[in-house]
Amino acid sequence: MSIQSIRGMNDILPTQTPVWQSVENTLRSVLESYGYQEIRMPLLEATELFSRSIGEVTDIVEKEMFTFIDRNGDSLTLRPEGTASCVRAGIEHGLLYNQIQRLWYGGPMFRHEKPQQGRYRQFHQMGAETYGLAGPDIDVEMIAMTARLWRQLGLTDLQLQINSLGSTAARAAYRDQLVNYFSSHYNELDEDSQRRLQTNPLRILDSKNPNMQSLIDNAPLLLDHLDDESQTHFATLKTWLDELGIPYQVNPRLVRGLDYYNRTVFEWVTQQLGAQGTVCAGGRYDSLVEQIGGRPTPAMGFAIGLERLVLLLLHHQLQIPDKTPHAYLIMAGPGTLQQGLRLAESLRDALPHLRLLTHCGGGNFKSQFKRADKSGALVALVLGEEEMAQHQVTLKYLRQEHPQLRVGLAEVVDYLKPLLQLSNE
RNA sequence: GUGGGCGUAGCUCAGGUGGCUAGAGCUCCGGAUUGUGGUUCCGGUUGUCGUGGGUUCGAGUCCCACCGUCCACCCCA
Repeated sequence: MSIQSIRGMNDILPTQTPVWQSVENTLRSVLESYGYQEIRMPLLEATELFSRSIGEVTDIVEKEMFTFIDRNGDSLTLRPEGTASCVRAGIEHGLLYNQIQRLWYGGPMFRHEKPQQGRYRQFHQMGAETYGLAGPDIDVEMIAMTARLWRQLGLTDLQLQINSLGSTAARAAYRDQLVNYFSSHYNELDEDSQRRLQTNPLRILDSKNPNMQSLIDNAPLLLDHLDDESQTHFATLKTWLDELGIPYQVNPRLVRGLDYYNRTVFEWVTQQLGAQGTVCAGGRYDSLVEQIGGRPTPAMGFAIGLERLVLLLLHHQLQIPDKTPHAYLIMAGPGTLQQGLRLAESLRDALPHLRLLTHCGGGNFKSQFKRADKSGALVALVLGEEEMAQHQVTLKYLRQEHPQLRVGLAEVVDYLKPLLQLSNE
């Protein structure tokens, strides 16, 4: 067996890259249309950054990070998510103090999980983070922005779920109540939930075990224990979502896995990706900046799982941009190669958007035409000895009923121009 | 980390209960057609049968272990 890629780390092959490029371009243009600026962070950070921000006892930190000791003896970790790095960079470069920032980033993230549909060890996210804004207005903006993303991409079957976790203090108080409640029913908890009681009690509410449902239904509700300010914040958010005509579902069981969230949390989910239905998720994290060593700064953000988005788009067989070549240059006979390469370069000068493949590797006309056809090109440009003697090129249309014709070298451009408009960019 | 399905040619897959040099379609290459692809016809190339061990006169087939992959649990984007 020859060397293979690392488990859960996939190559994205040429047949797939057009979808990825299309998704990335769409996301970028929407983010820019809301005035968000790109920030790029390293893939590698001090391990402590993640253990302090994501939470010591979360699964991510406890067993899913790619962590190693470098040559200096420092513990480094491949980023399992983007928010912590973004906050670190913001603090480090003075981007956050007394300022308002709207940022976005993209790139690979790493988690040592067992791969399955929509979940990989190296996966890609695009995310946005905002700083210095505490009100529900920015929450609405970010949710509306994600709604626009799906519209741009042509996705119609994503559902928005929202919830409020309340203030950090209210959340902690609720957590205590929940622990008390479930502890008094300890024997009715399944094995997973008994463990969650120690690690993340809010997660018990999310259990998929049907035997747990009645117990969960009777548990105290997070929304009943919100502090007044969070309640108002959440109510306003809902009103404004209504006004923008963005449908949502309040899901009182929605808790995000990472410790730093408070108040607004949201998820966009689909039924079409099997078990990994969350395509986009985020929320407020008003205390994280301070926790990592900055001045108290309200913050809100979300991340999108690109693999899941791409899977969804493939599911829907949405139109993706065509990258097949417009023309394929066939050259045969003494001296035609030099002449042909010159012609190809001049055509690329004249038509910057032209996708022109020049034949390499020799061969007779027949084999060259075969390659031309296989490339998907719309026309074959033929430069043989006869053409060369008359300073001409033969144009043969490979995809449409159209007789082939001979044109002068200088006129080729005029015949190629219409082809550029014909193919969808 | 736990559980289940699956590993045969570049791709998609056949190969009852063990039995000769392991097959098909597609792809690829060449020819029919020495300056014309895509259709048709003819011919050709392609394999440590995931890896290692075991049972057997004999293993692609049975047993064990490992690896990979897919799906689910857990968790999460």
